[in-house]
Amino acid sequence: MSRYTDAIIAWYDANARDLPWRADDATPWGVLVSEIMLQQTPVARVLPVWHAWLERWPTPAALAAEPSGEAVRAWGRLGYPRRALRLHESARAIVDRHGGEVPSSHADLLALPGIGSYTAAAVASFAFGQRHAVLDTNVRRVLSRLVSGEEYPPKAPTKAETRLAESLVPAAAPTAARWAVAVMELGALVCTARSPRCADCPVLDGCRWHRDGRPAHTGPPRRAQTYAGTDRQCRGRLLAVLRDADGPVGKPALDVVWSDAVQRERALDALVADGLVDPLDDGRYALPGG
DNA sequence: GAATCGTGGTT
DNA sequence: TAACCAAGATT
Repeated sequence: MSRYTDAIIAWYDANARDLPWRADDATPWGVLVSEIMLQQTPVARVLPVWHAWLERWPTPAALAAEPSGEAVRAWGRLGYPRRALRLHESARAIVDRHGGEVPSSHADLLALPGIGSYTAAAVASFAFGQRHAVLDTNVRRVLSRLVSGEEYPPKAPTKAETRLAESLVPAAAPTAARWAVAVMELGALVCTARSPRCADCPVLDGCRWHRDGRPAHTGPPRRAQTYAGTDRQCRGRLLAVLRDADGPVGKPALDVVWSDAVQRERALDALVADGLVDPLDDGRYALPGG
């Protein structure tokens, strides 16, 4: 238990957003779906898709009964559509291996496709009230500033960060679960990446970064995430054609969305290899029917 | 460890 | 306006 815990939990109780996957009637499945959708994707864009998804597929079994292409289509423009494919695979694994109930153990969650250490800990904590260190980008940033005095954490999570996060987890599981969601929310609403609202911070007095005068990030630039002209953009265009079509489409319908034929073929092949696109025997293409 | 994988809002 | 960034996982 750290000196931050009580203050951050109290702040959360007064300032938490009213998100549907935090509601009392949210199911573990709803929490799991939210966590997958929220990977690298802002809350505002997830909300409408999450509602539609849970209404259509209120249980893992409901999703497992459909072809994977339906999941890809319902994913819409959330991005990283392989997540939709893996969520669908997870639904079938949950039916096959866990009787249709989202497993509660960290190890069982981690074994599901598309679920890594963060998501496994998040679901175990948020849906089942367990005690885990939940270390996402928000928490990494908060701890980096609060404890290390650095504006940003390292590019990739380190063992030191994991140890630090684990050292701060309250002993009692229910408190640990509240801490996990609270410190994440603090990072999302106050200790933000670009313009942190330090005036609203409940642990400003204990923040090393603030005490040191909020020194700017030193070291290499954090990212140079270009997108225009990349294979990713090309893949997005191709898949959008299939998502927006009622059924299979011919090759010409795909060809028109990207002029560079070499890149286009490479991207299409990759989509097929990923299982996001089915090449049909008649030469047309469709969302996966499995 | 580094590269790859979408999309759109914010600054 | 180009750059940054958003509850990561996989290879």
